[in-house]
Amino acid sequence: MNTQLLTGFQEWHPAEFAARRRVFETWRRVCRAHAFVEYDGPVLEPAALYRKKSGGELVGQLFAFTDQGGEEVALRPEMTPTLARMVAARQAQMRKPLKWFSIAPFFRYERPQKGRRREFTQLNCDLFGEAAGPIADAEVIALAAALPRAFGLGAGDFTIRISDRSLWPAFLAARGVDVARTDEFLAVVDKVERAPAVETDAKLAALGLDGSDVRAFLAADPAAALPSLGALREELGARGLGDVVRLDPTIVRGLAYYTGMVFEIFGPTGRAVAGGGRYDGLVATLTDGAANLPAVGFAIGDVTFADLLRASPVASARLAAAAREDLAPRVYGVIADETRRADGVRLFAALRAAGASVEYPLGPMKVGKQFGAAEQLGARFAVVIGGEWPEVKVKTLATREEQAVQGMPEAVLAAVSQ
RNA sequence: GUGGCCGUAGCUCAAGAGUCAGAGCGCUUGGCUGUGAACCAGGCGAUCCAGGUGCGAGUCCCGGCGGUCACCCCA
Repeated sequence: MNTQLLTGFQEWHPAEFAARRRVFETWRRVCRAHAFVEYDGPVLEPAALYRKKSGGELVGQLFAFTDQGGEEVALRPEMTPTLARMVAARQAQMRKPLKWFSIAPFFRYERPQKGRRREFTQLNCDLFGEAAGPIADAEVIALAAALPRAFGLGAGDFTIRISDRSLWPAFLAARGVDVARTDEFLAVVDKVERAPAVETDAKLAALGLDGSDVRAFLAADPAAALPSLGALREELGARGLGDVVRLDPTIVRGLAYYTGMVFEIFGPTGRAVAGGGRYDGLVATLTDGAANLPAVGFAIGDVTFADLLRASPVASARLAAAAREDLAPRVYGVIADETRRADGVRLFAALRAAGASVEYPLGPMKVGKQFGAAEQLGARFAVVIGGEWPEVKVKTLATREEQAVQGMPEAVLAAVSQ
């Protein structure tokens, strides 16, 4: 019987968990700063919720099973259908725009690789009820940009590339390409930076297009072809994001439901970390017309975001330091005299009740070992309980400075609060 | 779904087909009965699983499982 960790799943030991929690808390803080509010939904949903939108490969990647009641259920592979249902149910009563976010686990049965596991956590941010326009779109992109920035990343560490779903259909229509072949064409554009030029040209020729014509369009300012992109660029510039955003028509996003602006965040290696865009028709589709709300949003995954942070030595060092601090107790109680243990434990309990993180040995231990333990755990202070009781020593471990303090909770708390 | 590379201790690695599979880090006990480092001595701990070839397999072959990377795809 196999009892090993399942493929694509991960365990989070305390040191790793501390860093991960730090990331999520920062995401949460940034979202709140942008006045987004948090929600969540069920991890398990009717499988039909996901079959509705798309079939084929995506359904094959569902973690799905029949439950004891005969219900076909699936672990959620994405948030959007759940979110659309939630929003549709109460949108009539809610003030628009809705700005919602969630940090939640998702499951997809895929082959794991860099930046991809079978269980992963995503931050989903969506804005509902504001028609397409540069301000709402910029608001969402600004939030996306603020996330890496909150970890000290800036221009050079990441870029946000922006395009619009309507850019290419106009281009194709002007050249007499069959509308039905739009997706085929977009797949070529999506790979234009990675694929060899001859390959690209051959595929374009099959569509009746000239490679140099397409390249010229890519090189030109997209705002000339689509003024709304120029307006969006100005909005983003006004938010101080001019150095991290760039208009780029090669951003097409594979998803059919995007209706306007689309964007992706890229790390320094050219890997997409997150993506999103405007999807004005999706709520109506998913709710069978029960609600019809314009929407713009994005999702960012924990795995890819961690890779992005790792690419920056400064950011990853800072995160590691913060995680270490989260892990360490503030105070290590050194019990130098076992006959005073009861007094010490009472004092430590009072410190804990006041919110201080306090560790102490659970049995007799040599004083030297206790200081070693305090050091190793990363405690900031040692409080030494010994024969001088009710006087105790409070030692700042980093500087090795020691002061005598009365062993009252208030006095000790004051000494360890600096 | 397809393919490359890789599975030895908790981690990083060593061991030409040949004795009893080693080291560093780690954890632990003591040296050290009221002050942390370093040091010293001891202890803990491994060949992913199952077949095959060989006198002999960690090493070669086959299958499985697992990891990783890329392709495909990416809600």
